[in-house]
Amino acid sequence: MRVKAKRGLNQDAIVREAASICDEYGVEKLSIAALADRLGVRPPSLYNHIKNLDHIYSLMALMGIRLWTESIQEAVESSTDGKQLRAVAHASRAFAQDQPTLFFCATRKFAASGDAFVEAAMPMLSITGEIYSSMVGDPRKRNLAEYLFRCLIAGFISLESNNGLQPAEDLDSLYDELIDLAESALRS
Amino acid sequence: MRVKAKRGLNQDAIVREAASICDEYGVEKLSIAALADRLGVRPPSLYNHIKNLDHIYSLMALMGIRLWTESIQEAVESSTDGKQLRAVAHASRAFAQDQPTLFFCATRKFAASGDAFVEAAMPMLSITGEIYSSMVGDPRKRNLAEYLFRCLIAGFISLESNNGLQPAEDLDSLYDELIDLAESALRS
DNA sequence: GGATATAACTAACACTATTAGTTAATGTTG
DNA sequence: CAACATTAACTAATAGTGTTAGTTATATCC
Repeated sequence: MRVKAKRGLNQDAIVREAASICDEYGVEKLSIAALADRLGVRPPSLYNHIKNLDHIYSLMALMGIRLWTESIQEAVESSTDGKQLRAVAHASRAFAQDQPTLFFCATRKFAASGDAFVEAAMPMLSITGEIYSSMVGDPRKRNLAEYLFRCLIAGFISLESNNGLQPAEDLDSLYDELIDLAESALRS
Repeated sequence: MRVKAKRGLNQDAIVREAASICDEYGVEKLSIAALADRLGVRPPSLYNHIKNLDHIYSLMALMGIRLWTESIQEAVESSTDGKQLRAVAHASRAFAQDQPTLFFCATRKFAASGDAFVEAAMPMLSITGEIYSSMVGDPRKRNLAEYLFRCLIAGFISLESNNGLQPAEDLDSLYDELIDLAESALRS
């Protein structure tokens, strides 16, 4: 008879394994069959922990926004005054490289599942919001600053992860220069 | 007996209908069955025109990059000197709003299918390359300018299409301000 | 130790993409 | 214009998918 013992399986482990599969083979290649196989379990068993396949994408978005926020928080806390924005930029790029699937899901409207996600996204906005406030006084300009950096960082990460920055020279220093440029543009 | 007459079906029509389905229900919801149904044909018939489902995504990426390039070209040609960059920015955003799926596929590495895509992407780079050359003299700075705008535009469009710009106040003028800000940053 | 809830299982279903093989319509050539 | 070759539709079938229902074993709790 087959083993029917209870594994230490839970939602978090499932989501992590799902992200790992997506990282390896691509986001759209995730399947219940492959996921169950990697977890050493039969496909229907997963439904004791998750609603369905779409639910997993929602959960990856949720986990993504949480871990991303955490890494930003840590980076900001351990950064000197005036360098916090750079810390956010670097932490975000590093997280996207480390967890491409979670980052991708967190920034796509896979997240449309609702309240849980938007609630999880709040802390991040408050962290960055404070930085912008301390950087530029004028509220009008502060708003502009926020969007400038959000777009710049999101764009760079997206382009990089899709090989859209073809010369692929020294992307590290290019990223720094872009952030510096934007920062100095806001001070003038 | 069923109709077996030859429809006016071809690859382009298939890709266009596929994009339409994706626009309506989401990129990941495309299926051969739904596509065949909308084209008034049985699923296997599609395989006379396309290789498989992945192939359709590649073709959407290809069509996307071509139409996007076209719209940029037209915008640049009918724009006055010094306003060409703004024209590129506006044309890109407008195209992304008009053809979200084609834009999405063109900017994701669905395009990894190969030569045909990178070849189709060349004209666009040469168009924008010329603009940057005429804008800033120093080649080092020219490179920076290119990446600044690429990231800014890509980031804004991506955030906007994923509802990542939540206040959703006046996004049109916000976009303009961001472009202006970047432009003036490069001149200083 | 017995009841309850949890989490695994098997079996089944509807649906998917895809292939093979067939037939009708079209385009081309002598 | 007739014969041929090609195209593009079809039906039938296969392997694989997500998912549900129903069952059984394990762990937890009083």
